[in-house]
Amino acid sequence: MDSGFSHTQDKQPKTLADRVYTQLRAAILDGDLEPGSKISEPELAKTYGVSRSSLREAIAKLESSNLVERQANLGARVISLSNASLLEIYQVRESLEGLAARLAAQHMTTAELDNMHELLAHQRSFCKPIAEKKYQSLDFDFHSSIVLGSHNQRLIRILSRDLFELVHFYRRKFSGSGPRPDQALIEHSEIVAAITRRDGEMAEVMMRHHIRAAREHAKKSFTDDSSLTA
Amino acid sequence: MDSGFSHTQDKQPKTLADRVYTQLRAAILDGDLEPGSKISEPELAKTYGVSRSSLREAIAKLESSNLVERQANLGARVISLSNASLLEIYQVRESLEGLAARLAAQHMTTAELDNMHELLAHQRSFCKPIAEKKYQSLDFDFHSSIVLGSHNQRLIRILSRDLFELVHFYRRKFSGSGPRPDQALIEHSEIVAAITRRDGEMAEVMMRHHIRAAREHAKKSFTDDSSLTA
DNA sequence: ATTCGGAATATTGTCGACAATCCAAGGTTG
DNA sequence: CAACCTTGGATTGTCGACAATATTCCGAAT
Repeated sequence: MDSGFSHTQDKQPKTLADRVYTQLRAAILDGDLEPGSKISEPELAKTYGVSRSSLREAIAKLESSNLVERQANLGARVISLSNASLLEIYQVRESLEGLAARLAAQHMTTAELDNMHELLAHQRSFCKPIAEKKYQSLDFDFHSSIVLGSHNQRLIRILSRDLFELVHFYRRKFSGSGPRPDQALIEHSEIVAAITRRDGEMAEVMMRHHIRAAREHAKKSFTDDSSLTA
Repeated sequence: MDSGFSHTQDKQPKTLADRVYTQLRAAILDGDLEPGSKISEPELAKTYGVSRSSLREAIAKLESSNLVERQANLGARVISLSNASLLEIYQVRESLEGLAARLAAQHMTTAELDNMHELLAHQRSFCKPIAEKKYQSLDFDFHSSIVLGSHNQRLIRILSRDLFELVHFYRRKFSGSGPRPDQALIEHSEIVAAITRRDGEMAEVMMRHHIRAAREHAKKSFTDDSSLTA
């Protein structure tokens, strides 16, 4: 039973539309498809070697993942990101991941706790030689482990489908802004400590603080070099 | 009848798939399609007089609305609801609508405030002769007005798409359990008062309390007559 | 009789073609 | 010259048919 992040993990596709969905999502997240650019069905269908039917189904899935927006008779476009929209996402994340941390403190199994500790250790070791890409991946895995530890399926669904996808999307835009790795590591440690001692209240407070700090960091970083985003 | 929320309102469909989506959603929420029942594409395509392509697109939209679940090569089924799942939804709602209330206190325009007050007044007048259906509709509109007042598009999207749909779905199941209208009205009044005086902290506390109370009410009501759900 | 295997049937996935709608270019008119 | 209409091209929406997969039903073997 893969109770995991079905949207980020690449399960082998059982259907063509599924495969194209994965490929398209990767293309969007890697920036091969520019934000705001139009998605031409005939063109991409030929590119990926599938019929328009399959491609349209893939697009429908992308739409439900919030990565593209479709209008009737006008076609689909890759979402374009505004700074305000990123701040909105952080606001929601603060609320939901705070809840996740509290629930994780209550419900995490020992195996899940071990896994979380291991992820933190990994993160600690990779801290100094900051391989940007690798660091982001570890950070994502860490947050995911806590979200999964909440054991609230609805919460897991929402965070994975509506928010984490978008966070990935934004990150490649602001990759230069640097995720302040050292401070984040300290905060992660505090969160882990609270969860480990089953202190839900404190875990929630620390997680909310952690995400709020990231939000402020982002806010500041693009009020400075807003020219970079153009 | 149904007043203003983009996802529930039936904007005139520009496309066939859109029309079928609206019809199917209504059928599910009205109980014409049993929870857990299989969705036969050929059958429903004939029923609604459209091709399977259009119907499949409608199903895709239903899936993104969390009203049906699809498995590769196995088809789609109307979601089946467990009590545990309902409690999960309440947990997430408590967190998100609490946030919405706090933001609404900060960002609501005077027009939106007036509208909210009017909805509360409506609710007050309809309190005694409890027309179940009408009451639920008003309650929904009230909560929607606050969520919209948050002015956080991401939050609005998540609540409308992932949670309120499901709340509708559950309500017809537990319609007998009664939404404790008098107490809810008091709590609504308190929330409105806090928002009106721009007290975000208090608005969040009251909203969270309100939803937690509803959660406990539901919890109790189906631990008693769990036989009714069968 | 029960269980296993395989053919027959039904359902979903995929495709290419047609119809409806939107977009762009060019010409007409004030 | 600008604004509007027309017309041609391209894109999306919709359809019916074919292919791949799942389900059902029936017979055979233990």
